[in-house]
Amino acid sequence: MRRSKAFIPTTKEAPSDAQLASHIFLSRAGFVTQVASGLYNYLPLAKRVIRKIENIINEEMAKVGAQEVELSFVTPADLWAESGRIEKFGKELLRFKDRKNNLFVLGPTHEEMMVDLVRNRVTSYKNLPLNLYQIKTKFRDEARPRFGLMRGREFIMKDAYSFHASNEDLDREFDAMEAAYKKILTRLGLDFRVVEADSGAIGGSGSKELMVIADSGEDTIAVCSKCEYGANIEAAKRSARGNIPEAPEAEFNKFLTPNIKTIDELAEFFKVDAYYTVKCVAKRVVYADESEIVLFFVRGCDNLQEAKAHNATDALDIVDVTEEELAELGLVPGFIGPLDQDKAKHVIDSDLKNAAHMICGANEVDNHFVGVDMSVLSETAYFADIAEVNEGDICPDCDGVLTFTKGIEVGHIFKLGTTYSEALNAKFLDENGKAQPFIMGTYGMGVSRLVAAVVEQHHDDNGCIWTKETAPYIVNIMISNIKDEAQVALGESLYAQLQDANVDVMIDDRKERFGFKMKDAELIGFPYTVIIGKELVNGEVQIFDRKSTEKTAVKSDMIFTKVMELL
RNA sequence: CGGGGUGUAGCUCAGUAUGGUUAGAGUACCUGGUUUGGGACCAGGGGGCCGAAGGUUCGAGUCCUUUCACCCCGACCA
Repeated sequence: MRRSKAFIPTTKEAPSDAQLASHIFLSRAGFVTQVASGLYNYLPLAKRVIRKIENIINEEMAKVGAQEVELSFVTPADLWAESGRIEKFGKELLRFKDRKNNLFVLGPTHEEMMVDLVRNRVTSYKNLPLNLYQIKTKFRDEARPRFGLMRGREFIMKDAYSFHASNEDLDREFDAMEAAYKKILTRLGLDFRVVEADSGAIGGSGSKELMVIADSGEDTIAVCSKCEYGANIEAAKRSARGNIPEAPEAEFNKFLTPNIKTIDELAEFFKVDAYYTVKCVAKRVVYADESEIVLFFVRGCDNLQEAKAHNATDALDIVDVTEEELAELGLVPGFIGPLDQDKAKHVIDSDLKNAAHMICGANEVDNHFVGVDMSVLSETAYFADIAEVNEGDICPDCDGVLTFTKGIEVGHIFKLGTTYSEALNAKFLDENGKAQPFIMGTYGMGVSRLVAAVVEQHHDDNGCIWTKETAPYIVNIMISNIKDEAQVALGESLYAQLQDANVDVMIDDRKERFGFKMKDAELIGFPYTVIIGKELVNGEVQIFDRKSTEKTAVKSDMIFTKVMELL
């Protein structure tokens, strides 16, 4: 492509609302423009990067036997009613009616559509397993889109759906897809981690997220310093604490604790480690048609993890409560303890199940219990893992220590089981001629988000640094002075040679000065720029390496060979 | 959906407290000239329904009302 004719509207200044490097540089370098909140135009450079990512995905999917399809973007609302998700998805589903007044939604994910496609077409175990995928625009009417391509309302997602006759076969496919996804991210040159994820509302027996490591990531992940264990903080587990602080020895007793309401105050008052205190977090748990106040108890040194609380209560939603609401139930904020269980539902963290020597609220003003042995509750109370792991906690798989890092979720793979096939009555006949619901897996990967993720990991102060696998153009030929006939002649012949060799090549043939064109090349981030300039009179040109920012002199008659060696 | 902020040239922003010629700057763009190794310089030029609608006024970018959009914090996010 000739730079002079290319539609690459670069700017010196970023849109004022851009905060992330990927948003700033993809905007400044002319890859994308914003249309409305969460909606972006992909310009030629972005389109080329997307196509490269898609090609890699297609290659890796072919290797594991997944077949590409493309389902319609506009999907009948009836299907969503059939699965029950038209309620669950809520306002994120963009709904509209056609001229005949039929209700449709723009597909935010395609489980229903894919099951509908397969049901009654695949009817025998002999035709399983089956893995179908597509790379397609999705639409989710997010309450708050942000960060450019990172969290748009309209975005490109690769979504695969597998159908199996047995759980063992689903397990095999799940592992194969995980391996394929790792391969894709590795080829894209990304530093990533596969982590345990919260399967949450979608259910099923397991899910993993593929996290690209980046400080700008929206997710917190806990990773082990020693082994491969990694988990989204929403799902992270831990081993029991090793270095347990010295226990405060005390007989069970009620103790006057005037105005001591917080864990910090309590620990200070009794001179004990917060480990031996019981923290109460009160929340209103919302179910399908009612709601109630639930008291969650964790150790004073821990915090409630809301995703876990969700799972422990089958909640649709969890919202904060006011002190007034608690008072109405006869609860005393600041002094709520787990020993009095008739005022509200309790969920107690499993780490407290047999905890002794504890200090907890006495459910009356200015009083706490000391010397509490939680095991007295083990018969009657509901225990669940609801505490958030802390940095420094012990890995659940080994004796390593958990550390936190930020990640961008670029992939999420689920073992769905029969949730959707049962809801949509999609069955096959097994060896015994018996109808069985398909056992399913689903595997998502955010393609447009990957574009942003690559830039998040590969940029410097001057712009993008594309890897060879992702670069819109790998080589940029920069003619320093367009009025110099020798420079133009060499540039043009190299351009022709590289094109013949099927190299993605750009030639900067604009009538601009050296510095201007260099800045532009750095902003866009071509891996290599061949500088044809003033050294040509001495028979030399240079290759500028975007990543190292080093320039290497090359004999002008060797330049084609040298470039080909680099690729 | 709660709380806050901003809408003026393609982009980044002044101007709005206190209404008053023809609405500005930088950048980008066009023409000519000089320049040509790190976002050049000089001269000339094009570009605006001041987010939209209504109102107050002799007069509104500026004041009032309504509304829309975008952004930020939070909630939300198979």
